[in-house]
Amino acid sequence: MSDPTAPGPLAATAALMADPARARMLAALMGGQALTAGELARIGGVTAATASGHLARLADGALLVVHAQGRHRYYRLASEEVAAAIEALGGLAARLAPPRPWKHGEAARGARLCWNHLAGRLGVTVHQRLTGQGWLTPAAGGWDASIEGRRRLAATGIDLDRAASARHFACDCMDWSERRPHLAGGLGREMASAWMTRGWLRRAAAEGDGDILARRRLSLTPEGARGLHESLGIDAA
Amino acid sequence: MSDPTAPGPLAATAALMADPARARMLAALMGGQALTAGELARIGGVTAATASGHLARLADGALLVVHAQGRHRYYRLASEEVAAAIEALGGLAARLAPPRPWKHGEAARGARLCWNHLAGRLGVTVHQRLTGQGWLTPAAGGWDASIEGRRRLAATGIDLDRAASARHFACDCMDWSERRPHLAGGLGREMASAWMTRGWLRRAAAEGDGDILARRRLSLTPEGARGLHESLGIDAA
DNA sequence: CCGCCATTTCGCTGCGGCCCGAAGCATCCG
DNA sequence: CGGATGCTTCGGGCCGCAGCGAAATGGCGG
Repeated sequence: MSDPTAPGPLAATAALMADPARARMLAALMGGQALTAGELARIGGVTAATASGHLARLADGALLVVHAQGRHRYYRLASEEVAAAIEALGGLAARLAPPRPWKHGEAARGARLCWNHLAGRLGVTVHQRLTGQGWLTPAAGGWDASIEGRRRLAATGIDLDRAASARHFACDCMDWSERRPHLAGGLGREMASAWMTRGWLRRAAAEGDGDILARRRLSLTPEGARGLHESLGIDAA
Repeated sequence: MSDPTAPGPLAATAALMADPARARMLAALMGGQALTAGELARIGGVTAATASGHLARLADGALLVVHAQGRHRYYRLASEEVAAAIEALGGLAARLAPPRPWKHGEAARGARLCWNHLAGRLGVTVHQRLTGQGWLTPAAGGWDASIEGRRRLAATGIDLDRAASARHFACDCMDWSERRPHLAGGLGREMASAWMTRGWLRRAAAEGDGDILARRRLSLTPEGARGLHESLGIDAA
């Protein structure tokens, strides 16, 4: 007989996100970077001892994965699904408590990272442009790229082979600030990384972690704006 | 100064789902029906007094909405976003603990309700057929229907005007058992309701709530299988 | 108008968890 | 090899909250 009071998988997973310190850690990790236990302790606002316990629980629950390197232990989100669930929950919360609409400023709405891919208004604009022009075509479980689409994307510096080697080449991820999908999957990841190495996007510094969203914020450089206009016909603000 | 230990919106929302009794109630409400406080108390495995407190918190957190009718109070999920978040979280949990793969039997994988629209293998098949044939075309924030698509869908008894009056005509919702999207939005809702009134789909009874998923399970009738074959060219198992 | 029923409010008890300080390992550096 | 740093484990204190029974509220039927 299974205990009828046993916490189902849903409750167990939700409980992992239900603690303020853990939630802050997860939010910080939505920036896509791997962070050390110490950094996460500071972000969570707890001592190293407490943070260690939290991180162990999150890793045990398969929300995080650890990578030991020397005397540091780097934690990062375990998968795209985890990021999507956090994004979905965060979006829920945002919609019901908009008393201070965007205290983070409009900056975070413009462009930011969602786990490892591009989100925010720019991410949504790219999604609409690519699908609207037929450069991405519906495929099982997501999108595929047309011939012309591959040409255009390659012109922005994206390695399409690497994008195709991901579990999904391209699929939708709901953007919680724009309420429209942006691109996740291998293509989403490559867009973010290629455009950052090319200098089209820059992390909006802000090492002082006064704000959790700060780590996710991106800014489009002038070269990026020009590049996106020329190769994809996108005119970003 | 805002309290740095204040539970952010993410943690607050997650906490609402983190209690076993509340999670069971939410899971039951994923069937799309509105249930009374008493029924939810039984499903949650707690007394009416305890359940009342839980339901008040869920409603206060905007996860549920109440509808008072006589001396009964009917609770249902507040929105599509809430259902999507629960589905995302549930999917996370399912992937990391598949020791007993599908104790609910394969039945629930075949066809079930997700909030108010069709999910499961059938839902995914319909999604693939409609998009693969070009009967649904990518549009801002989801899908639009082509001329031929409208003709085919209308032939199955769907009221397209009512579907179009929803916030989204059609958009993707990730299916946690199939790992592929099925159709949500107005069209998803109309598909489920039209096909059920037409007798193509039937709720798989099971009033004895021994199983939470039971309330969501659907079965495709012989007429339904024939109808889907003739109008959409779908051959469901 | 009175009693029944579904639901909520109140007061209380008990468990689970979050948190920290101190101690124990592991790793890097001089 | 010894000290410093990063992280984890251990032990104990404390608060929050889920749980119940009992009593109050509000609708319904005779």
